[in-house]
Amino acid sequence: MMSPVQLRTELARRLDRSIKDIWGDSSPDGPHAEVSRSDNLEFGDLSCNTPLKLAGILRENPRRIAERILDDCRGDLPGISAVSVDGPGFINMTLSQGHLAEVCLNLAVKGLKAHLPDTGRGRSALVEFVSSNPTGPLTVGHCRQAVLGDAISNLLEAVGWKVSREYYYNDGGRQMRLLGESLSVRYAGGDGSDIPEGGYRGDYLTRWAGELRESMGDGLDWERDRDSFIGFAEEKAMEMIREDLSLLGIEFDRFFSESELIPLGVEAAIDGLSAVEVDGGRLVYSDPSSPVKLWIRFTALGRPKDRVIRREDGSYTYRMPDIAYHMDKFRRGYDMIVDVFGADHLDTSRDVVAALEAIMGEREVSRRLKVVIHQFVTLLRGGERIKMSTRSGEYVTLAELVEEAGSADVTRYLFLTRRPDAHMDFDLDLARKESGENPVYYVQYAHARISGILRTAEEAGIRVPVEYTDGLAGPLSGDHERELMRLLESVPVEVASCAESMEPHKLTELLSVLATGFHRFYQHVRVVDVEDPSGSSARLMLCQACRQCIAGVLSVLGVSAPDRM
RNA sequence: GCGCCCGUAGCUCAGCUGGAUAGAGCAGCGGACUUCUAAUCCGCAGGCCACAGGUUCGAAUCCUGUCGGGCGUACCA
Repeated sequence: MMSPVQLRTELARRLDRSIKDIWGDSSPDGPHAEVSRSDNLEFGDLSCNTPLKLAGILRENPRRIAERILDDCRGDLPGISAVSVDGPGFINMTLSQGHLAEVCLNLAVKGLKAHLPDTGRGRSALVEFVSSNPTGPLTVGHCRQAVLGDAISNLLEAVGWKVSREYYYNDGGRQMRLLGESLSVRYAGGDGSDIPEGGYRGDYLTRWAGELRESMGDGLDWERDRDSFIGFAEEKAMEMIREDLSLLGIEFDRFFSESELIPLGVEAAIDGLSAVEVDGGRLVYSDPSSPVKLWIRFTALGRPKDRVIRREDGSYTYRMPDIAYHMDKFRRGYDMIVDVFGADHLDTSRDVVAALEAIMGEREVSRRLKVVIHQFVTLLRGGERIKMSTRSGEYVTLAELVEEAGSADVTRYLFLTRRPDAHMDFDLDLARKESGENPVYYVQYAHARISGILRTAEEAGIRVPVEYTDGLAGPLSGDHERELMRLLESVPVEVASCAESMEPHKLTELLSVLATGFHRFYQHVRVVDVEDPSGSSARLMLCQACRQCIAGVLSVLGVSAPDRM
């Protein structure tokens, strides 16, 4: 049978065919039919507004257009038991009881993933996220990005992409030097006043200093042993970052450092850029003060400013390795490359994209590279905004956040209830005390409730049917049963659409609708009834289908689905 | 100054590739447990969708401007 996604595609195709049959080529550029969910039950389950869109082009009454389309294909619409023309010219369709029951049975037996389209077709995707430099623990801002990047990865996997999660970090440069020097101050027993301008003041440095003394003695000196301090700090920081990520259940396939990258391809990338000519001039030019110092003429690429990419001393500014890293990702052949960045990286990202386009062409870059930018998180504690800065040591860490929120489940879920480009206030006190009324518990509770019903049914010897039979639809003809079936039938479509647009926050919305749908059903319909085994079995199938949907979507979000609460 | 993002119910936010009466959670008020988990459900109340223009048969959704908030505007990352 057709999956819900396939059904909609097929319905749109039939409607399109009728449009073509009737008007032929008189509207060659006319819109393609689209079938979408009716948001009101009185308009059926599925709806098509194409007649309204055609009205202007064909200069004909939209209702009349809708009627002519229906006259042509009525009776030839799979899975549909009734059609009508309503309002200004919508075509509304009602899914047949049999189709709904069959989809639910399949959901119950095979699970949600079996109903998602294989849009990835095994192609490879690289998702880069977090990419925080190893200068301290991960904080709240990274937390949003970690959760978002991981959920996007899961979503892509759910529709058939082969995903690699990658973490890129800069382990060279001024920041790492400052970190090493800050460590050396603590190591030498100095108080905060000796920490250099712009250095790091977090408590963790004092802790590392102790560990460094234990393993290396106290004979190290900053001027002489810079690499030891910096190397030790980097190692410790990455260790801490991995631990923080594991608190959220996030694992990367690869941690890729700038120092690995530089010998691989930065000079080659510069050569590539140097070969590009724009507006009759070179894209890369050297500074009058030194042939080593290089600029990229970003202004010729529509960007606001030219930028230095290599300094007089031969070292690179941060944009250059970023460009080279992206060229490396393209070179590795991924079919899709996803960057998840915070808003503070937007400008850099635009420059990187512009440089890539200059080398590979706009089409290639826009086809393969997707950039997801998320806005910042403001943390509220006791009604106060918490100012955060890694360097000053004033911040709330990811670990503290998970601890205060109560669990990784709550943390992940709450971060995914906002769309990435919306600013987010995260109220710690609320997250903590809300526990009983938290949206995540609401959803998990629905899952636990269903699990309870399944246990009760098992004791009563009632099972979920394994195959579809015509008898299944009958007991499910009540309004509450149908309402739930209609909702479940739409879940694969919604998840597929979230994957297409890479918007995991819509899944939390879907889950909340799903949980409400189930709770309402539960309130009104008794599932297990020993007097009515066949009806019980049919209703049990609905519960199991619902459980599969909730668990399936939760797993995409990386949130657990408990059987008891 | 310039660029990008946001401004929807008391609070936190969905909805934004234009469509049929603007949604949810929390907070408020009123109801529902001898029955598979009341961490639930049902009802009431709450909105010039920041403001002003424009495009359209139709705008929370698209365009322009204004105001308010965030981020960026480093040879830091």
